[in-house]
Amino acid sequence: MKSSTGRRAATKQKLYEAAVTLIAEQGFSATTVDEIAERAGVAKGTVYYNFASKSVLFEELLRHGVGLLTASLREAAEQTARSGGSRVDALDAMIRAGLVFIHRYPAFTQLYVAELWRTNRAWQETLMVVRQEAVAVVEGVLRDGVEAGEFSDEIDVSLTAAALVGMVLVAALDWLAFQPERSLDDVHGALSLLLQGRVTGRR
Amino acid sequence: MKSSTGRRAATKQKLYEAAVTLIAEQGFSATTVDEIAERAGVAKGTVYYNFASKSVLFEELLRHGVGLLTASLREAAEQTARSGGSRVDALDAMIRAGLVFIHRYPAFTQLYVAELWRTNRAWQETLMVVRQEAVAVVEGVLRDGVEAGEFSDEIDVSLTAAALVGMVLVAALDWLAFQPERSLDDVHGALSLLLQGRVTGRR
DNA sequence: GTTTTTGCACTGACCAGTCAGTGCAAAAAG
DNA sequence: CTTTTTGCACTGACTGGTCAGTGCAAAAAC
Repeated sequence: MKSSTGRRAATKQKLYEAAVTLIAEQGFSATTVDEIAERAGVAKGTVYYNFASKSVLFEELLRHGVGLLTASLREAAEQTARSGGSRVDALDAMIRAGLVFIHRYPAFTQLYVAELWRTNRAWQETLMVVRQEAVAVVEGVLRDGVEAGEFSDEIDVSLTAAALVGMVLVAALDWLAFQPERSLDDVHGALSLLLQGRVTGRR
Repeated sequence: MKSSTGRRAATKQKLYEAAVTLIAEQGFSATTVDEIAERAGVAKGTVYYNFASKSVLFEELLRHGVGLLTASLREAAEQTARSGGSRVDALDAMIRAGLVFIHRYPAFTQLYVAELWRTNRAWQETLMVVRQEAVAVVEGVLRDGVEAGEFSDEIDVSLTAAALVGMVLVAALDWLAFQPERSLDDVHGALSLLLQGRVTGRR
């Protein structure tokens, strides 16, 4: 991919970074192209030289970000499998990978959550595709685990996957927004406990 | 309270209903006051007769909605306690109450999630207050459970509460958006299993 | 010499908020 | 009774401003 090194790619990257924080803070419609250009330190014309429109910039940003996330989740699952960990270990590693990602790209996460369940929007389609990619990684591990007899076969794979994703997402955003002094390990520990059912009494 | 029956209150209610779906679909900034007025079957001036500004309308809408939610969660917890259920039962009842609420007011939930972690916005303060009220109900049950020795004392009350809320929120929104054919009991069942740690193997 | 970026003036659609005025029912004045 | 006044709820045309997107010539980078 030559595009990842050229001058143009560097400009796009600057625009992504400027757009992601502004849109996370204010929302898509409330963020102006002039603001994005200014924060990226670029002329407005450059925005339109690189992207067909404001929406297209946003869609490409979404794809870009979710690409990073799924790669990181997959990596965590594979890494665990390679080093002989169980499926629970794999889920646990994915939870951590999720937390690390959100910690690193909080603005992207905010914006993603804010847009995910919106209907009637131009990028609805993009979001669906991209969501499916991410949730599919979790579903994959759950399904394998059920097949291998490691997880209860009573579980509903897709609902459980959604619930797990939600658990991590909301806990992480809450952590960053309201208790930023906590460590990543604290948060990871709390979620691990919950995942393993050690909240409701048994040891 | 006379205000809950008069002509004016009826108009406000119509405006809330119009605003909630439009803002859930499009976001706050992308929704125009003209649209809200039109959907409510009212002139634009009426919106400004009843609310000082678009933001104020939105803030009052938030307070209104979260009030309903917390009442419903508290009710579920108390009902369980009264009929001699355990804390796990109370959590489970609250999960169900949450699902029922989201099923009934999906638009409100979408809009709440979309705005909750935004910074730099006029209603930031309102959201904080209102969030605290809702999460506090869950935290209360967790704290009581730990004190009573029913939950592990290793748990981190506030992080666990956030994670539980997230689990319900995301699972429910996913249910409504992507698998609406599932029943409430299906979703509740999946979340119960997860809460009780019966996903990762033990019976 | 080709690609990319800049700077800047311009347009036209769109939109939050305003304001003078309407309709109406109940109270006050005659 | 009947006329006039008052206050409330609502109306919709209008205004001042904002913003996505355009056009283009000149400079900079490669």
